Amino acid sequence: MTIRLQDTLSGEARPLEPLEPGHVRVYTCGPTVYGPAHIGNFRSFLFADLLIRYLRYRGLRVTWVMNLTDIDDKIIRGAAAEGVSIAELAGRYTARFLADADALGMTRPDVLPRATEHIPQITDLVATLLDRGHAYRTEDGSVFFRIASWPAYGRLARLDPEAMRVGERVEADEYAKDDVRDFALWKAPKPGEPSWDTPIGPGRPGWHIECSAMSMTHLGPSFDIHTGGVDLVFPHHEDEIAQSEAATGLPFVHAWLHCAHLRMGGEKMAKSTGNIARVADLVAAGVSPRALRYALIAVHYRAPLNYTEDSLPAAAAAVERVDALLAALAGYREGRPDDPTLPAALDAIRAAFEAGLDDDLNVSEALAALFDGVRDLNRRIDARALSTADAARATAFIRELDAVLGIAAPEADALDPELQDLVDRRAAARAARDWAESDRLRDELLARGIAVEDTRDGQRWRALVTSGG
RNA sequence: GGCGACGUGGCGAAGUGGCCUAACGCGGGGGUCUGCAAAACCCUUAUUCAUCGGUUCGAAUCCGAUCGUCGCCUCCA
Repeated sequence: MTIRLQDTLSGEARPLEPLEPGHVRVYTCGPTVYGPAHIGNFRSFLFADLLIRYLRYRGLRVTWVMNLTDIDDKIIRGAAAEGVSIAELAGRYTARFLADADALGMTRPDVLPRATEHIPQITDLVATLLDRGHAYRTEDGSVFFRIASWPAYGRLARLDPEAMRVGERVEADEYAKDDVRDFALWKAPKPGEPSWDTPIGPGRPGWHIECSAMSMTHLGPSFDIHTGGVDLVFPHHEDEIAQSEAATGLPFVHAWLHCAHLRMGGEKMAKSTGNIARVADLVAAGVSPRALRYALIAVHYRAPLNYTEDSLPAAAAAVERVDALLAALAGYREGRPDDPTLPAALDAIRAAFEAGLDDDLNVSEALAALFDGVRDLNRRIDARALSTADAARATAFIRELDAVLGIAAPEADALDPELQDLVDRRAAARAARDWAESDRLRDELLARGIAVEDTRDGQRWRALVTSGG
């Protein structure tokens, strides 16, 4: 069994063969922290999270680096508009990003490098490109990458460099470039803008070079996987490849993985058009972060995902199905021998789950396997076919698969004492066959998000998964 | 205009040459269980895969045309 991943550059599904056996190095283009990220951004970050979780599930060591772009035009503009420093603005939205990411159950990357903390690495890279003749300085002290010096330019995006000469954008550009297609590596200082004094002169880094410098600093000149949204294919990733390989002479990345857009109302979710939804707003409106996570990861990463009002209730119901199984298994008690057919059944489900994810992270197949497992286990519970030990085994099994998906309720979240009291009183009322009181308490708990269910194993409760409203 | 992705049930979505009279989730209908519920389970809900034509013993899956949707070519996950 090998993991195969669809590489944008070669256009084919490539088997994952880590440059260092057993250790996968992954770089994800993270957010520019000039404002809160929207759920479309998080779709691509959660796709990377799913990848990381699966690689680790498969026993691979993973080093995951996600950059934080904390210096760029929008941050400068935003800070100026608010009258605060760029560090303050970037710091605020970095914290906001991490809080949203945590809410969605995103794995913390091993390294979260900030551009402003990598100025020496960036200027070293620019200096190398100048030395090698791939970059040039303009009158104001800015440095540009010379696309004409890199014949492979355009391969990733499948764009014809010659056709890009059209030049309608020439006058829109603020800098005097030799060629309109050339892109900025280093921007000369301007009044009111932050600037660093460096060996290549004063100024600030261009966007693309930041990612090349940070990825190579933390992962080496060649690494295994680079992820991002499709809208980064051109020019961002195209430029990264050109400048990185021109500087090192080595292949930059083994596999480029690009996540399709999240759509809302049939169109790409984008800050510029304003059709966005944000994590914190949805959560404040009562949406379960787990339901939101499910909605954002349940579709294959390379397929566009249309987000609608109906997405969340469906996702919440699916997540709740897993919760209900875990609750049933947790309360299950049966003094009988182990179910002899259980191990083989679980093995088959695991095999299907892995086969799906091995195939370029086909999460639909993996979820189908998970839910096949849910039904199978529910059947065995209904039939009282499991031993108490089997139920514990089944729980561990579901938890193991969920370590990849991250959608199930965390175990043993203690109930608030007041609610616990209601649960206890409800159990007592029911034991006394006081139906009126037990039903009243059940309704009250339900209104407060706690479902109480009576089973052969006794009364059990479960926190409901909400979808907002 | 150039390049690319895609169109499967009420909704979302797998499947890319025979195991497909089409997985899985949501939703709908009926039933079992239950003090009543809920959860769960069972049955049911596409003889059909945008349309038309072709290749093939055989196509949702390959080829062509048509219609439609979206993205990139500029900041963008």
